[in-house]
Amino acid sequence: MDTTQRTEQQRSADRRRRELLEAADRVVLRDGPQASMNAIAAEAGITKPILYRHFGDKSGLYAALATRHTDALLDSLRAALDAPADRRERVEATLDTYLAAIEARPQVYRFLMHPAEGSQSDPGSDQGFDVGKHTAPLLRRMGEELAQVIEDRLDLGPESQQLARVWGHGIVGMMHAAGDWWLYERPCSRADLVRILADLLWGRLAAAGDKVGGPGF
Amino acid sequence: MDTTQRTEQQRSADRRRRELLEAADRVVLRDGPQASMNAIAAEAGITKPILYRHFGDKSGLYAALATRHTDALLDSLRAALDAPADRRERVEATLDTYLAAIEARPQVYRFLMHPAEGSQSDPGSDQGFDVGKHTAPLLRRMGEELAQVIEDRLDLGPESQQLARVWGHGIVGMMHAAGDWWLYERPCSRADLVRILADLLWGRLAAAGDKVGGPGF
DNA sequence: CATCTGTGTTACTTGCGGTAACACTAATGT
DNA sequence: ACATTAGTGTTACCGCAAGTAACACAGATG
Repeated sequence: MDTTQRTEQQRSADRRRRELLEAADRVVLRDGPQASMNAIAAEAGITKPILYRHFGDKSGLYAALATRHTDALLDSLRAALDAPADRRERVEATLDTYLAAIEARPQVYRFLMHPAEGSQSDPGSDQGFDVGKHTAPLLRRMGEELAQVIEDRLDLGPESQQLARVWGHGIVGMMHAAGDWWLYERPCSRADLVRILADLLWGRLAAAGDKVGGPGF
Repeated sequence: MDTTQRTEQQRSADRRRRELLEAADRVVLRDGPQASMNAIAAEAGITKPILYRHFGDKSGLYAALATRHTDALLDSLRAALDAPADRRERVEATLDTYLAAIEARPQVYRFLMHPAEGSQSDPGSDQGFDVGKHTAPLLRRMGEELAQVIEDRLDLGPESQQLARVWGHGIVGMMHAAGDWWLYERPCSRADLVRILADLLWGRLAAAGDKVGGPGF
């Protein structure tokens, strides 16, 4: 009973699964998050039941697809965060890496961040589903990873763990919201956005002076 | 042709519309964002076509519903942001107001932030739909409002407009992501969360010292 | 009195997620 | 060699939700 020993059929199944995932990827890239199972099956040259055998249900397929992209993105973010440079440079590099990724493939970004409905499909079942279960897992994973980095590398006193986790999720949320808005409105260059966000994290909000005698005040 | 003069029938229709919205509200509060049109109609004691006559389609109903809650939340946030106190206190009060709101009515929060599919339903139509169109409008509105406040009240030099908008969306995103995570995990009290986030905005990340000689590093 | 406006219905279409039930092929074990 | 098993694939269906006719009725309005 060696579980690591894969039979010929199993390896063929894995290969097929990868092919199906690639087909699904193409469809999602073309149609966005609302790609239907029928469309994906058609793209793969087969019919629905096979998809369901491989991935259980739509959430399963989406999860498998999301995991691939999420892992890839997280890898590049980790690289930027681990570069040998001072803290501000690393932060800017990480922000820029994220923004470059969503800029390069906005359809993938939409799929990861706005997964239509996902999960919790079966209304006849008993599953309760808590608040927050729908949040894109990518945000959570990024938040947790950043929290870990912060906690490992920064000296934050006794509360360090709580601080790091809040900051991790908070900073990731800042990056996400600003990036989402920027991608849609394109109000400035990527470099400008990166610098302005880093300035915010570096306390420039607290340091700014009050505006006195503005127009009408 | 006085458009302000409403006939008896029109006022009755408005009243009915409000009643339907309240019924929809109850259902969404009970069932979450995936409430079906059938369920809402049943709660209102009528059948589907009437809903469609009043709101066009599901997105229309959702938009009408979201607008109500969004307006209410934005009002209370504005109040917190306009209180007579120093900047840090106002920021903390605003954060706390937001967190208290999502804590008090998580179902409403879920509905506003994760509106299932919404919009862009009709695939046969010609609408192109850009990236970001799916984002919950609440986040965008909060970001824009905060940006305006920042620009009006802070002295940020020549780039002030761009800075204010980026910061507005960034800070709102930080608040949202941290709040979402906090609501799900409940890792600390609301007051702690508020303080830690304010510390982040006040530059404590930049000021922290590097950790030296940690376990294994 | 006719008309227009809004309320309400039943019955339908379309499309999607998901599932039987069944046929075929090839690696596998005795 | 032969049955078993594990995989691929199909057609045809169910249930459900969004959305749409087509039609009946009541009351304000001219």
